[in-house]
Amino acid sequence: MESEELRNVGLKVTTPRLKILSFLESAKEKHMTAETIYRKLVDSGEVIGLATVYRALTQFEAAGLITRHHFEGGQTFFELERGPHHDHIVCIRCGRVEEFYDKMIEERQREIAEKLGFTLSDHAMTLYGECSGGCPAAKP
Amino acid sequence: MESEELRNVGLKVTTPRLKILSFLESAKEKHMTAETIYRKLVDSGEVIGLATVYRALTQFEAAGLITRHHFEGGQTFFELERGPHHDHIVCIRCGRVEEFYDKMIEERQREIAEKLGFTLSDHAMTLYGECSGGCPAAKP
DNA sequence: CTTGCACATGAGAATCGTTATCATATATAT
DNA sequence: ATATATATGATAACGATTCTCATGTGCAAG
Ligand SMILES: [Zn+2]
Ligand SMILES: [Zn+2]
Ligand SMILES: [Zn+2]
Ligand SMILES: [Zn+2]
Repeated sequence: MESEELRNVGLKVTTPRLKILSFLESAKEKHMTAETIYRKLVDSGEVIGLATVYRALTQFEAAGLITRHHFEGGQTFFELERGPHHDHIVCIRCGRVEEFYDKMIEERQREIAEKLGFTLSDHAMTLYGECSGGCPAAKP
Repeated sequence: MESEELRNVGLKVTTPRLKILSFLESAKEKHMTAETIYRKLVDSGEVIGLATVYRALTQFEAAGLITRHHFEGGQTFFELERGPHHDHIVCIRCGRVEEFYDKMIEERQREIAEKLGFTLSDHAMTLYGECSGGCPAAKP
């Protein structure tokens, strides 16, 4: 239950927070902006404020429930922190986002950080390219 | 000469552009925000507009003279595109930025993109951690 | 089940980084 | 030197995010 999740991370169980959390869980898109999350909730008849969405997302992130990604174009995307860590590849044409995990790269990153005298705590890796084949925005 | 650089990429040689370009070349910091570049120029007595700095940086990037990085916190950093490609590791304490290049990771990225049906055109990889040893912000 | 209170909410104002507008100034080709 | 297309700087406008504050609500104590 989402209520449990909130309680577990020390957040009061409130209606807006539940709405956001369960929306994220049921949404088709895994990666969305705050604005999008807000719009979709409002469009589906919910009464919620944009400020509340931003606040909740920030708290969820601090609590480790969601992750924030800074993709190109300055847009910030959020996604539920479910399952194992992964990185992203984004189509520069249609915006499609695919996920991947590469053990070798992850290990290499740790080695690099160590060699440079850093204690690695996080990383952001996003590849950009054009998705061939199914890219709906591809030129003929 | 910086004038040559501008001409080579098809940009008119203007005083503001020269100021920005030579400042970037002489600056101690390799990675700076637009705001910082503007401030330092103004503080050193130059007469230049913030809009001009943003415009020039955008043009320089399009021309391949500089690179734009989106580090954590939504801040955008620029750096002269000198020497070979590299990625970054940033200290979450003091903000220090170190550069690195790892052939294995670069190759792997290309393979991953290909496997997922993408034509890789770019990537962003930034590691975050705490710089041990010389970190001026480290706790005692 | 009430009740009290700390905390959360929503509407809108405020702020931040960035881009657009526009009248003026300047670089380059003639 | 002159013409013309382009660049500049001040400022307004903008989109994304955060802040403010009056009101509403979760929840624990009684
Ligand atoms: Zn993801
Ligand atoms: Zn695509
Ligand atoms: Zn660099
Ligand atoms: Zn440090």
